[in-house]
Amino acid sequence: MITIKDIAKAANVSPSTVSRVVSGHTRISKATTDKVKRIMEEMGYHPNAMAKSLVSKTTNTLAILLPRPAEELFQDLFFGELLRGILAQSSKAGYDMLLSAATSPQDENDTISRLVFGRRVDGIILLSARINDPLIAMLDSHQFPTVLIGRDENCSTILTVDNNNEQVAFDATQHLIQQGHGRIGFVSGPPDLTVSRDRMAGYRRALEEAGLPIRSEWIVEGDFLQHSGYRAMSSIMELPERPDGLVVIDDVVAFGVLRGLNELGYRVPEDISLVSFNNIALSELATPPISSVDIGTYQLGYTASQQLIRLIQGEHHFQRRTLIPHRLVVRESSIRHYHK
Amino acid sequence: MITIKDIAKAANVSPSTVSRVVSGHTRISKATTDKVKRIMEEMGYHPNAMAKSLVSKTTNTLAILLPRPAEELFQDLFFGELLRGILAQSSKAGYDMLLSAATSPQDENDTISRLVFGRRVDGIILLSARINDPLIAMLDSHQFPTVLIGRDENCSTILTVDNNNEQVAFDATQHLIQQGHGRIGFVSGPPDLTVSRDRMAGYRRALEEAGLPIRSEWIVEGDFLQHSGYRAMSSIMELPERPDGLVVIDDVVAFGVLRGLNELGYRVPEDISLVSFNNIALSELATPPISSVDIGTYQLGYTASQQLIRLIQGEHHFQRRTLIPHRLVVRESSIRHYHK
DNA sequence: CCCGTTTGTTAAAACGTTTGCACAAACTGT
DNA sequence: ACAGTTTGTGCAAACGTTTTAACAAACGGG
Repeated sequence: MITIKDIAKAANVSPSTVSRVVSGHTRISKATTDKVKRIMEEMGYHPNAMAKSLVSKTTNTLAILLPRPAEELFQDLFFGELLRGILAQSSKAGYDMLLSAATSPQDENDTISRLVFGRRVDGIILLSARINDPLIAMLDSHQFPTVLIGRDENCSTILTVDNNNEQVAFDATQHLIQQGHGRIGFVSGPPDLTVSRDRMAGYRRALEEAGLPIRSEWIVEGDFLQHSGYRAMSSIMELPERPDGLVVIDDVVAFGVLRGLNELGYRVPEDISLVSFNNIALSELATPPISSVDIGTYQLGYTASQQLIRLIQGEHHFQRRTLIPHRLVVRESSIRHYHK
Repeated sequence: MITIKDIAKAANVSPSTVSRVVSGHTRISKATTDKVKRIMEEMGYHPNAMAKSLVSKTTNTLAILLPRPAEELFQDLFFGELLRGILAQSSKAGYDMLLSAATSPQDENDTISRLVFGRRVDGIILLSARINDPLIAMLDSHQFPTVLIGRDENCSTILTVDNNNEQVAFDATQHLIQQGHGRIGFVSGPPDLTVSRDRMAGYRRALEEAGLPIRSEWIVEGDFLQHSGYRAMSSIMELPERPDGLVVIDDVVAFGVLRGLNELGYRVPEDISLVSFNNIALSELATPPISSVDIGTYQLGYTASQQLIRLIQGEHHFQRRTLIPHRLVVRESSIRHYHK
């Protein structure tokens, strides 16, 4: 392996000079710069990242920290889209991305410690959307550069990037109401996630404002996996009084809902309407295409990465909390006579 | 930040002793070990990863290198599942994962150089399945620990993990033939990918062995995005003579195919049968559920990571080329009277 | 009781960079 | 011609580990 000293020797200059040529921070004569650059090229020099990190105390690396049940995330196109946004921005800014999925809470803590205190990364993008997650509090108290994709009530230094999920769900529910539906159910996600809670709140507000009843038997909690939606249908649609509209926490779950309704012999949207969230690429191609709230997933990731890098590089003038706008995309699943 | 020297001072031993306690490679008396461990705990010591890497010339990090059009991959659940397998194994083995998506060929080369020659990672998992990819040749010639998920004819040192995609496609096509279909089309992917070529070969062999015609107008090339399948339908189904069965390169594309057929008024499987590849989680919930060849995606990732780590750690007794078994999962899209 | 081994520990060099300080040389204006 | 400034470069320390070689102490067998 060829080092800075080899270059220095070959170019008849000191290692410091080579270093300065590489970094370009200091003024170096055109002649030396050219000579050193040529020799670097010839000898195929590549700076050793570890040595650089050791002295500069900076790694040019960020970590994405996944919440525990990675299975859920990886089976959702939502995550891929988020990742795409994060990677696009961070690679543009010259940062590498470390992807880390913990398996147990213990493991989660060890991983964080290793990455954060071991100075392995400069910042962390946290996907944990759990209410009062101790991880968030921990990172917050250590003042480690972190951006949370999601919402948290009581962190003081950590940045957050999120949707207004209450409004997101309000809009979706209101859309069903405007289509003339009065008996609207909700297929939710795990209750300990802020996103579930927020969307539930928006759903309730929409019904309340419209003077419609909130029936607890029409509200089902599940996870973000497809089978969750499938199972929910057998319980909801066996009730004596059935809903005529459904709000679903996630598109993947909506696929399960669609399949469940199909097998039970209900047609969408003739018998029951459907609106969902996240607008993954496949929703448009479901049978029927699923109405979904586009929450700007790519933007979410892109902005998270951007904010984090700004924080790391010491910028000051930016808000601590960023909201990404959303937009309801209406498709056949919620419109009886749909015209493209 | 608290270093090994601080611990050494507090415990009245030398830094070397602390280092040995941490690594556990050498015999250290029980008494010292306990004392040092207690003090490390008390003072909250975490070893600096960069310093360690610098001297040990090892980073405990692998990189996943994505082929250029990242958009495609991230919109396919196949990728998520692969990632899940890779992460599961590598985190079990104590390796971190760097995720890197290049945007241009130039960028791709720079990234590789930075990671490989900058000694930033110990090994690379390459997803490029392009035929005769110069990247593969480059890594091969530098003897850098690499595992390729896919196939390559002329690399000598690089490990590969793959399916027998020729057989995969043969099985899928043969299944349609056994269902009584005689006019079978193929919706393929980009022709410069080995996977497209291999599956095409299997498709052809199945038809040939059954004495069925291969009609070039029933073969369409596209990409791995959903719209590719959607568009293919308008061209194929307008033909005077239409196929009665379709083999589709990827489940996501199959969703587009399904949607296209639906809009054109064809029913699956009554009018035309469908079989696809990769068996992503959502295929089971399509309308109708899609028959798909499960290629062991998780296994693919898991094994790739495992082989790479073995290579890095200097094991010798393992094969250079690993094939992951596949299994056709038959669902409604290819069976008229389907019994669960 | 002595010699050879085992056991536990340390000093010091090395890993490949960056950077503060010093300094010489080359300019500038008077 | 001289003091003051600018410009270009080098020396050496530092970053936080690991590891080789050396060595002291304790031990065991004859």
